[in-house]
Amino acid sequence: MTGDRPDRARAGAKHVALLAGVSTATVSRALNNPETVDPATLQRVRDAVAKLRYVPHGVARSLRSRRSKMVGAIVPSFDYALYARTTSALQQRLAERGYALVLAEHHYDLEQELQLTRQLIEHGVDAFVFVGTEHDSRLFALLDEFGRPFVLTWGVDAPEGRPCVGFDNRAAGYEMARHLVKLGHKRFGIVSAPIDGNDRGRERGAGFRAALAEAGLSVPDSHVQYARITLAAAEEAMQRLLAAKPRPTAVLATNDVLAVGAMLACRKAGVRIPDDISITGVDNTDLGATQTPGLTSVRTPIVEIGDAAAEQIVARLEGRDAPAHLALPFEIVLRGSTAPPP
Amino acid sequence: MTGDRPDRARAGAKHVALLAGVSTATVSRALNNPETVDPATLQRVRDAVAKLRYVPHGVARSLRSRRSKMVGAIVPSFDYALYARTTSALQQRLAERGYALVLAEHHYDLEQELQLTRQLIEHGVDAFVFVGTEHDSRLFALLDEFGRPFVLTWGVDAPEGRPCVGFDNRAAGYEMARHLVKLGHKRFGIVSAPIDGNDRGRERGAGFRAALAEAGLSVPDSHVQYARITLAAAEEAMQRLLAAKPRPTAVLATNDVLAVGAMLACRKAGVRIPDDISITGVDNTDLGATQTPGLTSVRTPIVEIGDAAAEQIVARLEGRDAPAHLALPFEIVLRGSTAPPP
DNA sequence: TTGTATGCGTTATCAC
DNA sequence: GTGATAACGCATACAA
Repeated sequence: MTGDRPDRARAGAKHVALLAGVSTATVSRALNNPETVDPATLQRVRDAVAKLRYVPHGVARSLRSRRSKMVGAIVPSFDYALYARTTSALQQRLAERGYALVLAEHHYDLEQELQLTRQLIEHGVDAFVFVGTEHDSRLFALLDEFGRPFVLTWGVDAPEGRPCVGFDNRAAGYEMARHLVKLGHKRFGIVSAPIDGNDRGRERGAGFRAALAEAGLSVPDSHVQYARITLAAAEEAMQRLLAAKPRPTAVLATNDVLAVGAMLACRKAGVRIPDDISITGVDNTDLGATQTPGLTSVRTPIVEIGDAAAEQIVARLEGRDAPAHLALPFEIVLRGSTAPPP
Repeated sequence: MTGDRPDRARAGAKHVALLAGVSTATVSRALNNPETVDPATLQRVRDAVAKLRYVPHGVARSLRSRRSKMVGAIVPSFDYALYARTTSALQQRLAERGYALVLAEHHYDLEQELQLTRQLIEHGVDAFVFVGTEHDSRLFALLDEFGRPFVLTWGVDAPEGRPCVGFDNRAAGYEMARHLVKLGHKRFGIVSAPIDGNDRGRERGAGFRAALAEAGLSVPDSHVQYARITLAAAEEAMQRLLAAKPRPTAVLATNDVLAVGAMLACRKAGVRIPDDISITGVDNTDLGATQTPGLTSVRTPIVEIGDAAAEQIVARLEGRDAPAHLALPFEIVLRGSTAPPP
């Protein structure tokens, strides 16, 4: 009999239906709209499901219902733990709601980001979470063509009013500059992540300079050094700043990894922190907090971004309306790496 | 006409076939087995694909071909950057081969691990990568029932000869103990991650004790403190060790986060490292390496595990045979946190 | 080499 | 409240 289930073959709705004495349509309803089926029938179906250890074939469901309950997250990198923690929060919130997270990294290559997005669309993901507000215009065209909702994270005020969840990176840089100016610093340096394809770093640096400009100060180009987001690269960049003359008395790094790399360079060069030079980071990671001295940094809403992104994207997938723009708070965390200039 | 493509509807193989003047079967072949189709037809199909910006419907393909080209990775947590970096490597290697990575975290709850696995099977993933060699027996039953290949990572010698990629955690603990014994230490402490559901930490601790036993030494139960893998919890655990008498002169932490937490406790208590006490970690993270003094640790094959897991799982999915057991090397990295006892 | 026809397992649309 | 049936978009056996 075709309805028979040979051992070792996966049980299907058909087998459940047979065992419960109903049709596959009722099995489907029992699983997806339990309230529309008679309690007694419902129980029979559930018993059959349990007995056969039936697991619905999500792929077939996706084909028919045109939704896969998978969300794609495309992030720059996990080498720096930051995006990993946001993704972690995102994944947990999604799993709670029955969604799976499909993950990809583009390593700061926006062309690759486009390709990965295409690949995930092909795999059937329903919606996307990206990092940053700026992307290849073809990315948005692609998302539009395939009708995939998305959220941009780690920034606010995305171009064209696109949905986003994050905080004001510019304001973070601005506040940090205010702190250093108040301490009395006059000569500044910046260790920045590469800024193409990285609006976070760019905004942080821009806010920093804006605050200095308001105070009648500035950062000469020679005092802005770029480094990939690794300790080694940051260390080299800081060596260049230490060699500059006049040497800056305060250095803003656009994130904690760069800041700690800068601290390493100072240690090796015998430059004392904060006596000779102040250093600041952004993101308030354990890496920075546990240094000697502790790194003054900006506490960014790492986990909250993931939570909120999940909340928003699921709401939109399920037809509920949700605020499409969320600006979360940040705050400066003062530690021993900043002090008045020598 | 039904063959028509109304604007804004996704192009299907049908539309490509129409435009190229072939059947959908040929479109399928052109995409999946180009060598079996006439070069001229192939070109026409490719042109049509490009013109319509056709993206195959992976979900339909999965239903028909019974493989989704998705691999699930179920890891304990991303809070500690370690598994994030392995997962990163895994994802890159998978993406290169056209596979997508579906990610979930179980937060050291093996029951949850089972549920998540079931959820991902329902979503259609073809194969799995897990962390650790020990899991709920129902997990293996589930994988077997649904015929899903898997690889266990971060350990070797998995029970029942199950496929695994990792290194010998016990040997890592053993070598670290040898280092401390050679330095002349006699009184030891352990700050360990909770060991249920965590074979890595357990093996490391066991190897450590085994080496001590060979030297006629031991660790009293009072000198073994457990802590969740956070700086704060480790700090508290270390405070308990510092209060013990006689106080240990050397402490092994089963990973770098715990070790750094222990260092924080020492700093606050005014206990000097390494003069008063030696501390060691495992994993050789930046967090440990950048402390003052630097943390002596074990360089574990973080990235290599991800690379090899991808390699093995894809090979098996594609019917090639691959070595199912891989033991990667590790090495002790000496830094300033270890010295002879006072 | 190419086309025709069927079915993958589920959900949606109808009747009943 | 429930059942029969037709898709969903593609890959594949088989025929040509």
